[in-house]
Amino acid sequence: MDGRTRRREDTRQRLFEAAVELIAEQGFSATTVDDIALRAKVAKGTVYYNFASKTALFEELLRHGIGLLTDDFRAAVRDLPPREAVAALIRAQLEYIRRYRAFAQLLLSEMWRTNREWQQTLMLLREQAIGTIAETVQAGVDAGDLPDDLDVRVAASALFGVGLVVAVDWLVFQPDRPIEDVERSLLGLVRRVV
Amino acid sequence: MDGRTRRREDTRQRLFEAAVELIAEQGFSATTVDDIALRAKVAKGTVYYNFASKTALFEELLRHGIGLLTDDFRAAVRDLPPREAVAALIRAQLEYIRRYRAFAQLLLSEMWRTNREWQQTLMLLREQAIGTIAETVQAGVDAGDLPDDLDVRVAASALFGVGLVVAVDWLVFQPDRPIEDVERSLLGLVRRVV
DNA sequence: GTTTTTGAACTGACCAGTCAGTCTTAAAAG
DNA sequence: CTTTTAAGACTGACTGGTCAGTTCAAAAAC
Repeated sequence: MDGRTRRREDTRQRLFEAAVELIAEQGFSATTVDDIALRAKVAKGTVYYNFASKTALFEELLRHGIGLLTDDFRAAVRDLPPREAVAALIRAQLEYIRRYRAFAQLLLSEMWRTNREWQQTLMLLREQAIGTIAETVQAGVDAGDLPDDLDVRVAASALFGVGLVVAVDWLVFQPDRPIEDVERSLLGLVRRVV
Repeated sequence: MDGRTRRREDTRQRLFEAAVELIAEQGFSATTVDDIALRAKVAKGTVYYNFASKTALFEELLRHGIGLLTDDFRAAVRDLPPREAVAALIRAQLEYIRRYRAFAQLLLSEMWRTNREWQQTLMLLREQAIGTIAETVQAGVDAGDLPDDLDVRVAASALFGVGLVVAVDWLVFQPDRPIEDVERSLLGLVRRVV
């Protein structure tokens, strides 16, 4: 990667970060391109040099963010027996949310919204993330390691949702509480199920 | 109630309904007052005759919607022993979400957003709803009916969140599946915990 | 020499909020 | 019962401002 590419990557990264924070706080429509450029400390022209439109910037952002999450999920469960794999998923999710708090908040806000231009994108990405969880749970059921009356589909979305809500709730309403604490409580809850 | 009052109540109700649907689909900022007026079949001026501003309309909407939810929660747990009370809460929440699907979707999208004018309002209302759940769980722990290593605060927000996410996910992505099905699966999951 | 960034000016669509005027309803006056 | 009055409810064209997206010449980085 030469200097030019690196510089450009860096600009795009700064734009992603600025956009994700602002959109998490205010939502997509309330966030202006001028705001994003200002926070990323670039000129407005640079935004449009790097992205086709505000919407395109947001879509790439979604793809990028959920890609990272799915990677983390896959890495977390690799070679683990089902029960531990589920716990590992929770941990990976919390870890991810801690690192990318703004993105998590944004996901929570946009994931179940209909009628927006990027809804299609988001649906695919959601399937990717929840699908990974569902695979793990299914493997556990098949191996007889998890109860076979478990509704895999509901369990997967419940797992995904409970992590997201509890973690974001913690970030927004009691940010001083150490994450280990929240993680322990949540794992305690989930362990009773699996 | 005379004809005038009835007429006005009716207009306000129609505005609430139009607003809640549009905001659930598109978000607050992306929803225009013209849209709301159009869907409610009134003139734009009528919106401002009945509400001080777009934000005020939304705030009253939130108060109204969460008020109903809290009422349902309180009614559901009345005189029930702790374990059954928790199950009753889940049922009440699902029932509520089925009836006011758009409002639930809206809540899920806006509840954890920061930096918006109505955030204060929302925080209070959230405390009201989750607080009711926390009371019930706490009563269960005190009575020795629920395990005393349960983190009440986390458990309450987890309960609230899991219901919201699972139900909205169901409404958005598999609306044909009967609710009893979802309710059974969810109760199955939660029963393992409590 | 080429790519990337800058910054400021500009356009046109869109949108929250306003207001002078119209319609509706209840009740008072005849 | 019919007409008048007045407040209440509603209307929609209009205004002032905002914002996505464009343009471009000049500068900086490589």
